[in-house]
Amino acid sequence: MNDESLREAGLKVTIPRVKILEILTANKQRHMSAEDVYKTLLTQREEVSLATVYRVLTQFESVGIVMRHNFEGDHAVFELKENEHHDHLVCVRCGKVEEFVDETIEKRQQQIAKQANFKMTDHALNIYGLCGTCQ
Amino acid sequence: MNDESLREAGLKVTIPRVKILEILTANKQRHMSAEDVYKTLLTQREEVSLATVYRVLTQFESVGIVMRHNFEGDHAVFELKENEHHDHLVCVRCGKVEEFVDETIEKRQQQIAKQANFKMTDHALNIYGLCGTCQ
DNA sequence: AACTTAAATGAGAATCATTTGCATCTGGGC
DNA sequence: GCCCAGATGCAAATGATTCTCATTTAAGTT
Ligand SMILES: [Mn+2]
Ligand SMILES: [Mn+2]
Ligand SMILES: [Zn+2]
Ligand SMILES: [Zn+2]
Repeated sequence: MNDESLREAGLKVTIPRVKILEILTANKQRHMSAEDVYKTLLTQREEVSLATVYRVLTQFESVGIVMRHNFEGDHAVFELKENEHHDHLVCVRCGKVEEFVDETIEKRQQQIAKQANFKMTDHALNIYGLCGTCQ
Repeated sequence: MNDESLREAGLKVTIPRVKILEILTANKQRHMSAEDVYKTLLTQREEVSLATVYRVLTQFESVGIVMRHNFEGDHAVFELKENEHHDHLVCVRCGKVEEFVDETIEKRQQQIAKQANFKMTDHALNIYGLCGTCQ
């Protein structure tokens, strides 16, 4: 969540990385696309190129700082990984995303993976539907 | 699974649609990308453009003949929807996909959606990991 | 079987998100 | 301050998917 996490990950502490980390931290409740992060940088008069935003987010993902999601097929969204694991409810109309954790499901997944002889590294459960407002 | 399903869906019975339906039927066990379908058409000397493959697959999806998945962010894959609902185990190394259904999880999902006041229209549970061969 | 027309298709251009090549810049160790 | 691997900006390249538009075709109607 700060310069230290960058050093620990073996990444130089550069302006773009620090700024992007700040933005993600200030938006923990959201799921931001590269474009979202880029626009936020612009409003802060930060001179960071979109290409760098993509590069940094990808690096953050590979060192475990963020998690990438492909809720909709056309663009990825990211969120800080410090939050404990959780799954998502996605409104197919307004795009709203709610998070949840269900122990019963978590356990069953492990059993299913073991049964199929898969060594589970990750999983993603997305429930799509209409949120209260959109129904 | 045949011309009748096209008519029922209100779609004209055209060569491209029939051929694509045949290919999907002959590959029920797989999950095919638009490109996969297109290449298969080529090996059969069928003159169908890639644009049409995309159009047809999208139409098939909207009338419920196929289901679209976004396992990996960069391209979608499709499978006939006649098969009953199921979720997926995806090998992150070789791409192998296994299917499964778990009633416990299905039920919990409904409860979770109801609890969050979402009207669930669909859901996707993907368990990622290493398959037996790849471990 | 020929006539009619809305729907379907092919070919290629256009989009859009994401990636890359390359010249230039900079963080951090000495 | 010096050095250089790693980082960045910019623009061009990619790759999947969509769109435009001229041409063709399925299928209902004489
Ligand atoms: Mn989340
Ligand atoms: Mn499947
Ligand atoms: Zn909504
Ligand atoms: Zn495998």
